[in-house]
Amino acid sequence: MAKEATGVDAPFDRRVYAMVARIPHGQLATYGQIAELIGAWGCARQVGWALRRLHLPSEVPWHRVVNAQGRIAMSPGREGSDWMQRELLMAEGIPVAVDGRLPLARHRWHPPLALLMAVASSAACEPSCTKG
DNA sequence: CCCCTGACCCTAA
DNA sequence: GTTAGGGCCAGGG
Repeated sequence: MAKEATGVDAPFDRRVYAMVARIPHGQLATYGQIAELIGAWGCARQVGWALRRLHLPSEVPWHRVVNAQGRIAMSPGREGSDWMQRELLMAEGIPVAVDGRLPLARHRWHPPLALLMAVASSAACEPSCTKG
């Protein structure tokens, strides 16, 4: 492992997957929230790229990540992903409208304080999403 | 090396 | 409440 060049093994992608895996069952997080939690403030698009690189089916609960507007983001090249995401979310008790809108405020994930402090301490030294 | 696009976010109208 | 525009970083042609 330790291949920085290949996408899936990149450290940034790993952090994204590890943080997404921390999202509890039945709760939601936004791309910007994940980016901020891994110390990459403002790199929400890169989180989306990392999830796009993910090979499906995956153990990572990628369906719990939505955009800040509370809608399911459409992924290019994967027509069925939005439908799959909707099915997975409804299976966890989250109602999803046909247009992709969902109650983000009611199911938003509140990270533990310990995690937030760890992010704050690491973010001071870590640059951002730029590979180091 | 320049240009364009992308599973986004924020602000303004 | 919604839609439109600009900005953000990274990858591919």
